[in-house]
Amino acid sequence: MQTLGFNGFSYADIAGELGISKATVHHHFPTKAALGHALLERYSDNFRGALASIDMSNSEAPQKLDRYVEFYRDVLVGNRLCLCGMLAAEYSTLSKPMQDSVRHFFDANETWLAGVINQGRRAGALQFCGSVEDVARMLLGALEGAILLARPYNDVKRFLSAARLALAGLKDTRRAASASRQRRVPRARAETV
Amino acid sequence: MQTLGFNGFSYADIAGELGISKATVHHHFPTKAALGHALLERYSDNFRGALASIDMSNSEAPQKLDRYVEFYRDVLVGNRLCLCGMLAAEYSTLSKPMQDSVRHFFDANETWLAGVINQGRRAGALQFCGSVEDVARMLLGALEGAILLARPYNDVKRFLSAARLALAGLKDTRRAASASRQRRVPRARAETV
DNA sequence: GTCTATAGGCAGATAGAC
DNA sequence: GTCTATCTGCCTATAGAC
Repeated sequence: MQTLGFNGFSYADIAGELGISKATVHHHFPTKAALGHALLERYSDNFRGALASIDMSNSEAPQKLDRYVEFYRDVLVGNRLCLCGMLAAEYSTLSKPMQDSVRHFFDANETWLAGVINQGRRAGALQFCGSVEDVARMLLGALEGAILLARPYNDVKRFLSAARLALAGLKDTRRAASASRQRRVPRARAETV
Repeated sequence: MQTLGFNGFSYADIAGELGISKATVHHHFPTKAALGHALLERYSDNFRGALASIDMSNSEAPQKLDRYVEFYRDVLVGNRLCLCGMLAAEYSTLSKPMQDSVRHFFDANETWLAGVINQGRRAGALQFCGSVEDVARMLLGALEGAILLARPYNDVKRFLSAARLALAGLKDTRRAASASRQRRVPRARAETV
């Protein structure tokens, strides 16, 4: 689903990959919509767990955002898209339950991002114009778009560069300026992305 | 293609829409790959023409970027995606000629954006960290992602808000700050799903 | 250029044995 | 749970008349 899309894979693909028959797959997931919905829910649960693990680290906002970006990078290296980014493109062809789950995934990510961004603003680590919710949405869109555009070029650096720049707009102005001068330095420091 | 995706529409859809037979469509476009490629090339040509018309206006960089954003907004209002954003998601399932055309579209957009951004920086209207090319790619990704995420919510305001914020990171700091104070007015948000 | 008719294949899905 | 066999339908694509 993350590579070929929901409309691009078939029961035969799964059966072939696992060395079982199509009928066996149907036994576990009667319809393709049920199969897609189950995979989508599992993906969403895993993502929620990953966000919770970031929260438990009690890091500052910039570090949390860096780890968030790493999730997307890890998805890309397998020639995959964020599952919900893929399904957002195919949205019009999806069943109602899948459509609802896709929106719920985005809602959860926006809410989490808004919380982190708010934390960063209160701590003085992030600075921006506009509401926290709007910034969270912009950021989510920028990451989904960056991974979408990086894949045709099979170039993870495109994604990382775009992600870093999208975050740079939120960093404190003076820090961002100094970070840009030494932006070739790996992501060890707090100010770099 | 822009609504259902390349793998989501069929010859029957086109024939039904036009009130002709499937065989007639095949007469003009023998294979689906040829049909998709022709539509893709037409879309790319139209976009190139639109960019040229912006250039002929001799506007300043921020105005050019605003008009660029309007193109994407106009696409979204018809429940459509940027064709190449859609095809980027389905990239792995496309024919080689279509894959090449998709990348060429992104290359052309990045080149055009880089030119405008460079113009804005020289004029002092835009300010940012990183190379012009990287900023152009970030911006293209942010717009593609913003339109991708706005569609499930059928909410053009989501796109416009994200696009404005993505551009805000490039505006001159003082201008951006004053602009953000004025933009606090339109806060009404009716989320229809 | 357009049509009807149809080929050939693969899709999602089901029946029923083991 | 897994299999073979099969159904039904839609898909892309072609043949050939008008």
